[in-house]
Amino acid sequence: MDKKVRVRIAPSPTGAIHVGLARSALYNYLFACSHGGTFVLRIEDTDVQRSTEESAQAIIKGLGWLGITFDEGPYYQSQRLDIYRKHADQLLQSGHAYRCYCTPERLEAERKKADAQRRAWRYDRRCLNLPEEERKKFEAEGIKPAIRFLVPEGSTSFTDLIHGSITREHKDIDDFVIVRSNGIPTYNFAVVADDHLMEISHVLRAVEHISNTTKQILLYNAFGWEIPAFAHLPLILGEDRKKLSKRHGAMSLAEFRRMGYLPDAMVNFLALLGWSPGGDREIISRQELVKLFSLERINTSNAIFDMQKLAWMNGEYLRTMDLPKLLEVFQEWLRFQEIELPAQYSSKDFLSKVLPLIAERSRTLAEVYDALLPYVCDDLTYDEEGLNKHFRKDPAAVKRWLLLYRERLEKLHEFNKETAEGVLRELVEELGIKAGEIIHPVRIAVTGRTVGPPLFDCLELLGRERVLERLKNLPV
RNA sequence: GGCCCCAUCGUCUAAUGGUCAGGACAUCACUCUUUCAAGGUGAAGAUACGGGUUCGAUUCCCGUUGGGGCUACCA
Repeated sequence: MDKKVRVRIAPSPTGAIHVGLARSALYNYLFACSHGGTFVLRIEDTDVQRSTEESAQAIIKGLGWLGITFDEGPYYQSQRLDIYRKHADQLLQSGHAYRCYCTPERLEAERKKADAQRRAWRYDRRCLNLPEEERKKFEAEGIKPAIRFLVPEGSTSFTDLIHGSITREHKDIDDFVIVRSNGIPTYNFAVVADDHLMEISHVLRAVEHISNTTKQILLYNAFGWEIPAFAHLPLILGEDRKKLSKRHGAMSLAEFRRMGYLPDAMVNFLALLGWSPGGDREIISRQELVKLFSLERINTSNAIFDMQKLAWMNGEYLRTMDLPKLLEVFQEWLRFQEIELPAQYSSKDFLSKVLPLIAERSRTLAEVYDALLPYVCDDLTYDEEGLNKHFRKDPAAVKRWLLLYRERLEKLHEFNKETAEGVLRELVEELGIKAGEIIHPVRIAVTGRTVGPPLFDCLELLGRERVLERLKNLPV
């Protein structure tokens, strides 16, 4: 048996949780589950400017919505500052790090200059070996130093579980800051301390961190710590082929939830974005994902998020969902959206009849809701194109037919879809017209739409009273 | 600019040193049908380019091109 698997997701709480983070979380979660390992959540809130507790909560809530649960945490880096401080001191002592009094302004100017000359900027180590009197002078001026890591000569290689061997020359890395002048550690430093202290065995994270990995390994070596296994996941790109960011607002988990996507479908879709079980499988349950998931089958190349396919997959889940579950997720979605149905139409009984007919032809819960509208709201809006097509060619005739049909419905001793269809068929026969010629106008008259469940189901759902009312108040 | 990563239909992907390069979404057509959706059938659609290695490369190697990431006292 392999050694204890401990993985983590380490998001920075600086905004909405987007699908990239969700996918990383999912892969970590699947990996942990399939190895009987532990999944840790650590909030990397060392950027005090941008981090918010609100965002941290959104991340936790978003993952919870997807059913991605963690075994440990959340840990907050902002609450572990003394730990980093202690370890930074250790590196200062051992000569692996040094204090730097350079002002951000000066560094920025240097960087600009180098850029203008199309030179690669690297910190010039001005503060390495700073004479004691100069140091004293800076201190006297009240300048708080940052702490930089002294990058040694040479090169570093590591084996990425997905990409294989990766090598980087140290000369391409400058002496990066590990502790800011305000005493708060930077990402590359805190991540190493925590991954070590939390005994993380496998670091599965997005490929954007692949070049940070060298810096981190340098840190592990300076401490003499064991290096975890690394696996860098391909990125999920927006439709503009760029890394997901605030610009891609609609890519946040909350947004997908609002649009009526189902957690199961999201998980299924995300799992397949960058990983494949091999073969032709598309619809895969959580349980199967846990069983099938393996690092070896993660792809190397970035993927573009395909909304169309997600919508299709969501529809698949919606369609195959059993009634109690459908009822549950729809009502939950209504609560999430803070939508309240009129009391007489919010009963389980009524929804149980109408929802299956609607869900069958919807792809999202938002679509379900939209299609439900004619049944729960008497303020109809009529489809203009439909009116043109089915009403306005011969309004007088259509109107006459509908009123005739209305009369027959009114006289029915029992009103249901069979009897409603029966009298319509009779009427059609008598009038010598095609069934479609009256079915379509009736649908529009009673639902406002050209599309929907089979007409006689609609009539039964609406009930005689509303049908008669709507057949009287014709739209033209 | 420098460094790193990547490269199969429009998109997600399968495959392998020898396949008619397979599937899914999307698209189009037909079919089913009172509409829509779903279903069924079919069509179109890819190994970026150039060199090697090899009897044979989509697959292995090199280069080019393209894309992406990093290059912060962001993560």
